[in-house]
Amino acid sequence: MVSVMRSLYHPPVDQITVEGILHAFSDPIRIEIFANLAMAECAKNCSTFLTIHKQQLPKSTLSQHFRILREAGLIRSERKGVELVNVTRCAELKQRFGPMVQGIVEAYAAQQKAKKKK
Amino acid sequence: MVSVMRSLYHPPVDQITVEGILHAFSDPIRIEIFANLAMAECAKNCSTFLTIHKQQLPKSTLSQHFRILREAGLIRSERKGVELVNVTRCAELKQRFGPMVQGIVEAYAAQQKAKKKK
DNA sequence: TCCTTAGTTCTGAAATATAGAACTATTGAA
DNA sequence: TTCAATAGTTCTATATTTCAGAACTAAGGA
Repeated sequence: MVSVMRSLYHPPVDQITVEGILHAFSDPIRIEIFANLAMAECAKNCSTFLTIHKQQLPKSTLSQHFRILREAGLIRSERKGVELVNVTRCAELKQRFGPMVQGIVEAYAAQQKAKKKK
Repeated sequence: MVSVMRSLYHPPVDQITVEGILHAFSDPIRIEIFANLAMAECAKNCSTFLTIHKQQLPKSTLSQHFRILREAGLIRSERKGVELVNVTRCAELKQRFGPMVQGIVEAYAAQQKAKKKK
């Protein structure tokens, strides 16, 4: 069985769609990853998120989630040696979609913060 | 086979979640319905949306989409005679989640408007 | 060269969504 | 009152999508 590891596809900003973004955000794991990246000081590799919401994720599942975020145009992933480091495309997204993405991240972050307090 | 038509469930505003909203918005038909309702002057019944994005929807499918929007806390549906009229819960949503929902609707509307022009 | 770490791809199983058919609910006319 | 019409829901089988284990690729050391 021959399989080639395709290189990472990032859509150009003008091909990103609202539907694509909303689909990518529809999974609780993906919104958690994205919000975390959006609020992080620096890029993070995929394995950072192997534990999420107190559950352990198989790395194949995590890999799919990153691919979906990437192909929706939400994140940019770059190989750095043996790992993949990820950052959000927030600046481009703001340019194209206004405050939508930031609004989502902020609402999510506020909700999670409130949840913790209880 | 006995089946009872359960009455419409609307979650109280404090039980609405960001994840629930994002899941409801993840379907192109549902975001279209919601954006349309959000920009409408008045309530609309479900059948208004039997044709959407130039495709004909079976009413069973449409009914499911409305149920998902309703149970995510995005819309309020009320029986008016033989039909069901729907409005968004935008005011409550803004209260709880800030500009998130409006940001999504506006980005979607802008995208659709730009698409038409081409 | 071989080992280790990081992530991807493949694939069958599990979960979700779709849509036709049969149903309920309400109204209005005969 | 019954009957027909309209609007929407529920049931259920099928189709689609997602999940996760196993096998793989890719890069960096020892």
